[in-house]
Amino acid sequence: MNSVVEISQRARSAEQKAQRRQGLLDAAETYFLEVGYEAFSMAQLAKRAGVVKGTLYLYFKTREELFLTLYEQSLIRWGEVFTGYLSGSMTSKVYAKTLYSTALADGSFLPLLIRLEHVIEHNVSIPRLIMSKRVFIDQVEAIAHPTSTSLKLSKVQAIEVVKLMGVLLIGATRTDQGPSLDNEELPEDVQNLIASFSSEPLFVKNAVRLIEGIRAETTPDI
Amino acid sequence: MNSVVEISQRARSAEQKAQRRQGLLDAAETYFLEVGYEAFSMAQLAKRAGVVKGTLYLYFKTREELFLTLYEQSLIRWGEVFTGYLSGSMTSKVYAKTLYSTALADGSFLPLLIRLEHVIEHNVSIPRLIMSKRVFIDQVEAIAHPTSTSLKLSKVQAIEVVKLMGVLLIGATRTDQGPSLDNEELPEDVQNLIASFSSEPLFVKNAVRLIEGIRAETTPDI
DNA sequence: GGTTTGAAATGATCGGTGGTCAGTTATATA
DNA sequence: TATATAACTGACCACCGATCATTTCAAACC
Repeated sequence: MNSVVEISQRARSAEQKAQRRQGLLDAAETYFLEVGYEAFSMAQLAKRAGVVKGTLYLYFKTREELFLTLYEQSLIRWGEVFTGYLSGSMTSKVYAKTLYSTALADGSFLPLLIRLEHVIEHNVSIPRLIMSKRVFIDQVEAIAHPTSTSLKLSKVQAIEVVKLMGVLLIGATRTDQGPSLDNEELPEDVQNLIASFSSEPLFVKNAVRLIEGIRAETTPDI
Repeated sequence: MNSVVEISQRARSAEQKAQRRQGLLDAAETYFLEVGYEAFSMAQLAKRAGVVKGTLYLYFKTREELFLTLYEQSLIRWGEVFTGYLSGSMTSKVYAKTLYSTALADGSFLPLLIRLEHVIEHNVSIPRLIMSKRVFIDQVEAIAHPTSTSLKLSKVQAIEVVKLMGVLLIGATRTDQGPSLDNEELPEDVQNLIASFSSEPLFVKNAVRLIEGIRAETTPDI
């Protein structure tokens, strides 16, 4: 027997509906990876997913709620990959490099994270927003635990580190989100500027500074 | 005599055109401060500015180019305010607090900065983009000079600090850009989360860590 | 001072957007 | 096999950013 529940035409059971929803999300992510956030249109997604636009709105209240769901899934996915790389003991530099490379390797995570607060979270219901924040809290804790081990930090410090890495990641990878200017049509001064914002060293160097800063602040016993 | 050049109906001279352009920018900024980036529409702006939509496109090639111009003006304006507060000698903490409060006080600057690379810079011509990058370079240098004095850093270090402050500012003020959730309808765990991302201490504390990190790395003479 | 002229301003128009909803139809159940 | 239900459809809405042939005004010229 085929264990996959066929969705011949209509998803009736909760299981089928969940499956169809995930199918739409998968199509959305593939499409998103191709065209990016701004060029992403619900009509096009519907076409690619083989449904009609109205159907999308049975599964997602708004375009932004769809993206919020994609964000959550990418956050969880990245968290699993990243923590999978964490070992019992790491230098802050290796930790930072691992965090950076895994985050970038997931094509969806950063572009969605960057747009989270000022685009996606608007046009989403408050209850849905609360759900999403809880997913975030859970992920921070899930990542903080092995971080604490790897970096030999207290739990509180590890949580601070994980949150801070997010803050830095967003700031440091901004340049990557600009229009692609591979061409050498850029004058030298502008090329130098862009080079000085190269995200990998920018992130790693300052992640280390921050982690070591936190480590150095360990309060002596009263 | 009225020194203001009246624009009765049509701006003919270069001076009048510059004036009308600035008038449109002023109207745009006022409107932007009211409704934010996403709700801002060119048709509404036209109405408020007393022109027709097509006219806007005589002065700005695209919506994004208009915003890029607003961004540049806000960057320059903030830079002047901030450097005006810098004194001959400051602790890194006072420096960071001053930078933070002046940046936030300018209602336009941060919301535009946050959207710069991933929204505004797309849909702008390459030459215009190059112009804009040069404005940025100039501003970094203009701010780095008094920074170098205030924090007793080398020129190179001061430039790194200024660029880093931008990176951190964007990451640290993200939460402020989310939907306003003043209401106490939020459960405690989510309220705690939001509190833990409170941007002022987040920025100041880590700005200090980074500045002191840079200062500590002063290479000893070879 | 009347006429020419060219550019500033207009407004109708375009293709496309996110979102809605009355109506259609497949399917689980009785 | 008939019926009730809800998944799905597709036409429709208001609005968006952007375009461009046409109109209109003010400066330049004779």
